[in-house]
Amino acid sequence: MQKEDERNFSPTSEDPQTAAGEVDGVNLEEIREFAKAFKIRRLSLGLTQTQVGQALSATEGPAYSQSAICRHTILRSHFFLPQEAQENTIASSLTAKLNPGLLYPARFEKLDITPKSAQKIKPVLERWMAEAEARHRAGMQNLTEFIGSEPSKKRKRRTSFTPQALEILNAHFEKNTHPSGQEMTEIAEKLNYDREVVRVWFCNKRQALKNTIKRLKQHEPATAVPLEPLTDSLEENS
Amino acid sequence: MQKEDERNFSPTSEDPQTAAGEVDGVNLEEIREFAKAFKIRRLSLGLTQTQVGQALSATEGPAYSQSAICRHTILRSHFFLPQEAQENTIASSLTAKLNPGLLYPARFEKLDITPKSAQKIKPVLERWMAEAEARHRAGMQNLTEFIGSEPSKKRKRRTSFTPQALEILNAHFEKNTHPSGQEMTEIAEKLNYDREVVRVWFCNKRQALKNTIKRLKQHEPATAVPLEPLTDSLEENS
DNA sequence: AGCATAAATAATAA
DNA sequence: TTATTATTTATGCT
Repeated sequence: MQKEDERNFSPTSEDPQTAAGEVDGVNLEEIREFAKAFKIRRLSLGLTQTQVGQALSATEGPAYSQSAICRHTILRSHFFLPQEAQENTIASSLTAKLNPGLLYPARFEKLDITPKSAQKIKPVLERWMAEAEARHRAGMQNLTEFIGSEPSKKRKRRTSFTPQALEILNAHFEKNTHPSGQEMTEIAEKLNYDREVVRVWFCNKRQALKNTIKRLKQHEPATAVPLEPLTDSLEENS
Repeated sequence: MQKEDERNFSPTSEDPQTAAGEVDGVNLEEIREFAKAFKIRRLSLGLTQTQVGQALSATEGPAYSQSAICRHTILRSHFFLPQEAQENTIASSLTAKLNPGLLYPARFEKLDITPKSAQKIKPVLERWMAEAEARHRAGMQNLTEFIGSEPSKKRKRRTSFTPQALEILNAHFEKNTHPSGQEMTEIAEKLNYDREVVRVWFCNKRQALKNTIKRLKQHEPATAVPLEPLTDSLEENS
């Protein structure tokens, strides 16, 4: 459509909006735009990557796993403008340092998926999404049927731990922030909670601790000594 | 299985698309639509509820926390059609059972926010979002500035090894699948990668080799002898 | 109304 | 393939 204007493409074209480039005859900007739009459309239907992946595997054959979707979507799933996007590309910073002037081509090739491959999968995703949207418009039943698994899984009710349970959990956490599966099972049994609930509790607890530490460090960077050991126990994962 | 008397509800409400209803002079359907659109617009800008909440608190005063956004957005954040939506409303199923014919009014009142309150906050959100979108169009800088906090905290990137690095790594691996910590440090330095990254690479490499061996053994279980030594060296992990 | 935090999702490492 | 971590969303409570 605008092939003839390509002569305008010069290394001085700093405008991020148009600094697209091509690789293997694939318009990277186009792919990027598509990925962005795809994500919005997916979210609008209230679907997860996993759901789309499963549904695609069913209708289009395997090779459309969550990872694959992610890898496509990530081409620019974060909706940043090109300038931002460049800094968040998957490509190794090493390569970027070696080829500071070849941002797009070099970085795209460093993605697990090549632009060529992306180009190939694009119509499949497009077709599928269009179909899904049509189903959605026709009624939720249709979409549900199309997807296979129900897209509206009810969220688990928020568990509320008793003070006693929390006391015990905290005691365990202080001794060990990373209890083994075995330990967690035991704790769960002792407290009569779901093992999964216990596991998540530890995840969130570690997260909370990490945040606390981070905050403390920011406020008094010079006197952070006392917390170091705990920090370490969170980092070292084995 | 509707055995209850539905006289409280409009008898002509066959079409779910228009079965909105009003409460306190507030058009619930309209609120719902707005919430849905708001979420899409928010996502399109790549903003989180938290970010919007913080930004709103700054420009409009407090009381626009993430929780509040959530509670507004959730009015129907999942974009289901009314029929579905009814079944997914936040209201307790208990209430639903008690008043099967009063779906909208009862359920909405069960939300922490009242329709009236929603109506009140709506223009504020609308105004803010319009402004945010305008900023976004004017360039990321503007939006970032408007939001205050940076919407894009960089995430650690997945390391991708260069072919050259891989060649060297593989060479080392062939000589020794279990390099000492010292050796790994040296390799990491030589290649200019994080030591940890190198360590993990060896872990995954051993794993891959193990799988390969396992597969080979399955195919020719009788002649697997030559590989035993390697397997052993993979096992002993200290 | 809003905090604290449980649950869910996406990304990454093991 | 499985675990963990990083982020986001949603909810119980008062």
